[in-house]
Formats: sequence, structure tokens, C-alpha cells
Amino acid sequence: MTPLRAVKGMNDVLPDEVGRWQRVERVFARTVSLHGFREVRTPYVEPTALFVRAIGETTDVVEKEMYSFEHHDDSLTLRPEATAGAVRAYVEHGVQAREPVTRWWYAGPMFRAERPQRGRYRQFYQVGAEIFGDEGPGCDAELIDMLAGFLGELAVPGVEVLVNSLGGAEARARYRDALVEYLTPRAASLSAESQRRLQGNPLRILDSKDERDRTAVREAPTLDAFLDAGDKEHFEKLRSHLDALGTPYSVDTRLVRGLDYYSRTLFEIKGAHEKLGAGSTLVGGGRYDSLVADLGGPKVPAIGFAAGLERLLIASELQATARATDAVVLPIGAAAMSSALLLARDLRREGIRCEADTRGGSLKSQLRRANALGARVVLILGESELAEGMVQVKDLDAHTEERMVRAQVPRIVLDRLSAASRTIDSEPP
RNA sequence: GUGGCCGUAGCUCAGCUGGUAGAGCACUGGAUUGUGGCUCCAGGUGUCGCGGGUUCGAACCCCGUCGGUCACCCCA
Repeated sequence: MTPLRAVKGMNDVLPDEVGRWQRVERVFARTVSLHGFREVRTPYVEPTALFVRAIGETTDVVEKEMYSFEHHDDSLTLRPEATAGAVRAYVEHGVQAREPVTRWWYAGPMFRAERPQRGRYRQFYQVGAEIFGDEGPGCDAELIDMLAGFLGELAVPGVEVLVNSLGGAEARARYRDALVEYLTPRAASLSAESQRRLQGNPLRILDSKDERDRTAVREAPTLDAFLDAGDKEHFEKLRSHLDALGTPYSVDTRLVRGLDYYSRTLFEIKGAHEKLGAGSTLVGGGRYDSLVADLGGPKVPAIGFAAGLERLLIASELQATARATDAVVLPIGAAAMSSALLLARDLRREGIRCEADTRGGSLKSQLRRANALGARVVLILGESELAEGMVQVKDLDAHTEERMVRAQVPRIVLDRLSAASRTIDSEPP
């Protein structure tokens, strides 16, 4: 019988690694809550039509990367990103009627049927946030600065912030026409893929890595010339806010991104290429001022971003070092087992992470195991201790040992541990 | 979807020009009666990814297949 395996591109995260995941998630949750964001949880499955309408029919995500399936008469899709669902929920619950500005954050798995490679999986995890009802550019700058700070806290080296402005819908349409007009006579010199894009999604030719496309695009008209006065002012203000905040960034006029809903502000944050390989984009985001209305809601401007957890974990130099346990109770001899279980329970009631060595065996082997577990304190319960109502308390770090009255043990152990700041609550953020 | 590389114990890998397999780590027990981390001793497992071919004989050569990985495309 062939053993069952995890689905390609969908990975287990074993407990040894989960510590780092939790650490990144905690830092993120703290960061966004300091900025007034509240968590929202939306379904992993949405109507297929939501993504087609929000992300765009001609995008790669919609054309070939969605996990879609039919169920009775519904076409459903595992979410490839979370903004569409958040906007759907925002509209569905009429949130704009209750509050002028809404700040939401989320974390969870996304699904895209791509060929897996480093930092890119079919089930992957994102943290992200959305602001509804603020047309910026102050909050645009706030978000970018917040993310720069977040990556700093995660000890991510080589951070690079790229910004661009796509303009509003009209400016984008004008530019699109001009670009098609410029490229059509040169179509023969484009890559096959870009020749196809010329019809459906010409803007994406701009950030192609193909040499032929880069050459063809070099002298092409640039987007900034097509921005209207409002777009320009928005972008200028964003830049001056970022300058005032001292957040380093660079303008990349070829930055386009693959989702159709963006308008005006667009940004991307990259980490060190040596670590991340081809998938060096850590965060992608931008403004989507017409998406809420496009999905049947009111005219509410919005901006958001998403960051890839796996990539943050590759890039971050933070280590997880929390101990699994504070104390271990060692029963010596079968007669001591139930007393050990009881003592362990009493310790837990003080908030001490504690386990009893339920496998038994010699004192030596139990001590070895306790040491391997990273326990600070070991409580020995043998024949003589049981007879006298005492416990032998051994501090593995301090190499000290002392016999004490059983009833006092939980308190004393707690004091010892908090003096060494080793309890659950003292873990790093 | 396309291409490169790889596939030997739980993990990291060794195995010379073909003679059916090893190390380190990890794990478990022990080094005189109840005391860890260091050291020493002992212990186990492999359908050598799978299937076929060549050969007296294949982990090693050939073909196929599956899996992994990296890159392209695109993205987080």
C-alpha cells in the first residue's frame, strides 16, 4: 500500500517550526492593533464570481490558478487572496453605514494552483489589512511606514520599498490605449506571452522580465504622463509624507502588479534576494478605490496589502527559543505514579507548565529526559518522599537541590520560575 | 504549463572503475543500590523512490515512471 502524502504544494508545519510562525503572527497582530485595526474572519470558500469580478477575468490568478469546484448549482472557489472576501463582507453587512472609516486585518490560508517553488506554495498563508473609507494619501503613507516598521521588528534584512501610482480608472484607460498603440507595431519583437497580453492585459508587459519585452518597453510612454491632476497630487503627497516619516522607498514606474482592482497608490516590499530566491516580494498592496462599488457596494475608497507568511519566515532572522516545559515530576517506582500526576496538576494550577514522566524507568533516564525537554525544575517523588510527605526539588539550571514539604512545593516552584522569568506569559512577542 | 538538478535509515549524508549498505545526529538502555547536561558502552530499522532492461551479479549502467527541489511564467 502506498503511503498517503500531503497534497503537492500544501505543507505540514511541525511543532518545531510553529514557534516561529506564532512569533511572526503575534508581532503582526500587535502592530496592526496599535494602528487601530480589528481582526475580521471571512470564509475560505467564496463564490467563484466574486474573484472573477474583483481580481479580473484576464489575470493569471483567475485564468489558471484558482481551485474552483461545482457543488450542486454553485461554482465555488478556495480563496486565492483575501481582499475580495473582505470587501464582500464589508458590503454585505453595510459596514459603511455604521462607521465612516473601517480598519480590518486578517490572517489565514490562501490557495493558488501554481507550480510550487521556494516561498510559493499552493496553500500559503497571508497576513493583511484593509482600510475602507479613507481616500488617503495620509493613510497610504501610514500603511507603508507601518509595514517598514513591522519588517524591522521581524529582523528582515535588505528591505526595499517600491511605490508607484496607477492613476484612476480614466487615466489608466488612456494610458492603456497609448501603450497598445505604441506596442502594436512592435508586437513581433515581444515575447509570445506578451503578444497575448497585448489584447487582454497590456499593462503587465511593463514588468515582464523577458529581455525582448524590456527592450520594447524601454522607450514606451510611461504612466505618470497620463495621471490627472488629482492622481498626481495624491502621489506627491504620499511621497512627502513618506519623506517626513523618514521611510526609505523608491519610485518604480514599471511597477504594475497582477490584480486588476488597483488604482492610484501601488506598493511592493521586497526582501533580500539571496535568501528568498525568485519570490522576493514580501508584501504587495495598493489602493482600490472603485472595487467596493464594483462589487455592488457604495462608493467607498479603500487601500490594503497582504504579506506572505512563509516568505516572512524565510526572510526573518528571529529565532524561537521558548521552552516547552517549566517543570517535570519524576515518579520513582510504580507506587509514585498517581502522586506524581496529582503533584503535576497542582503545579499547573499555579500556571506552571508541567508534565509528569508517565513512562517511568530509572531516575537517571527520567532525569535525562527532563533535561532534554528543557525543564528548569525537576520534582522527584520516590519511596522515601512519599513516606514523609516530602518532595525532592532539583533546579537543573542552578544545580541545586532541596527537600521540601509537599504542600509548599507549587508556590516555591512558582517563585523560583518567575524569578528566572520562565513562565508562559514571559515569552517574547 | 515548460525546463534544470536530485531521490540511500526519522534527519544530514558516505558508498572508489557494477560483487545485494555504512557514518554522524536523533532515539532507547546501561557505566554497582535514587541524580541530568560532557564522556564511554550497547541497541534497531532500510522493499538503496517505484517498474522494467543490460549483466553470472546493480544502490551504482540504460529506459520509463512517480516524488522532491529550483528556475521560467506570475505572485505573497
